[in-house]
Amino acid sequence: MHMSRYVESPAEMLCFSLYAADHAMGRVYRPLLEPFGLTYPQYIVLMELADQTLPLRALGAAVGLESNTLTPLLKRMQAGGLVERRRNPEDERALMVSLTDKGRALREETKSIQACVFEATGLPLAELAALRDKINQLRGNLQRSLDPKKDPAKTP
Amino acid sequence: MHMSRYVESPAEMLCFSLYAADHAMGRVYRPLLEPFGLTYPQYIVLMELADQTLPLRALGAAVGLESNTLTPLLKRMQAGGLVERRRNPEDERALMVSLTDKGRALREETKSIQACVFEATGLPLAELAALRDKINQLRGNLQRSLDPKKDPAKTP
DNA sequence: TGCGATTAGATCGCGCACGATTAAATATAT
DNA sequence: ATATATTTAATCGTGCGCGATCTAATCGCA
Repeated sequence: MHMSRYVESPAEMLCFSLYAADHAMGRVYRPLLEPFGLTYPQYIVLMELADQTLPLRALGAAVGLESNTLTPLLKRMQAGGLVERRRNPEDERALMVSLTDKGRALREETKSIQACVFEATGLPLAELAALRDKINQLRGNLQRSLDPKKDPAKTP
Repeated sequence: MHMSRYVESPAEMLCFSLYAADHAMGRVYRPLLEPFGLTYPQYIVLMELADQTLPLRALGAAVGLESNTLTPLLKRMQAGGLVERRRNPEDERALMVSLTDKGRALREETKSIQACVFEATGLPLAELAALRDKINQLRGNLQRSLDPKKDPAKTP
């Protein structure tokens, strides 16, 4: 018995609001990132690697992507001189990914982007933070619904 | 002067929470839609066309996509027998898109999906509705920041 | 009437996202 | 010690998303 009702149009659906807002965000970012030759997922990787070297797998866990997406993305970033990819000598399976000096410099250059995006949201910072937390809570719930085994709330 | 501060990691960024939550939602939908041979954008189109025939352009405005994405998507749906694509005799530029009987039947069949997604969110309906409205407000702000001309709030 | 501008879709190229599969390195179990 | 299982990236095929461009139909206006 669900306390729900059938929704008739995409406009009423939470999934669609996420989908459309994500695309709108992408359209805001695109012209801001284009001068730096970055796509949005590349920008996220740049942020994530700013202060650490990670194996591809851990990087993927952080950004929510797997090798089938990250391998070509990282190769493009490597071709642009932004990242280094080298095997871990202790475990030749693992590919350690880190920023080059050029990558770190680019991250510094892109620091002004955040303020532009903040402005484009048209919402006060406190609301944005609350919204982010709520969306993260939703994401956590969705992920747990797919993978109930790794639920830290239920591991005694 | 912005009442903001520089954020160091993707995990703190609203854009990333949207990006990741949208992907998580997609991962919930995928196995639910796969038995029907639908992708998520196709499912949205199916919902949008349920009770109306629309020119491609208007359909695109409703779902946030343009002809370069919709044309191949609709051709795949047409190949599956779900939609009809015919030119408007009054204006041969416009392509009128509508569901076939098979398309309407498929929409009926997919009605059970919503309850599964609702459950996966793990949030009460009132919170989902509030979150959706907040995200839609954000999306409206982002879109207006890109296209300030069509702002109904400032047209006298 | 005619011709330039506008509008609507279609097409192309590139990059992301993911299911499925593969190959190689490492862990394990006997 | 060796066979088996697991883990890690890479690869492949398909579909979405979008900037840029093209063609055709329609509109506007002198």
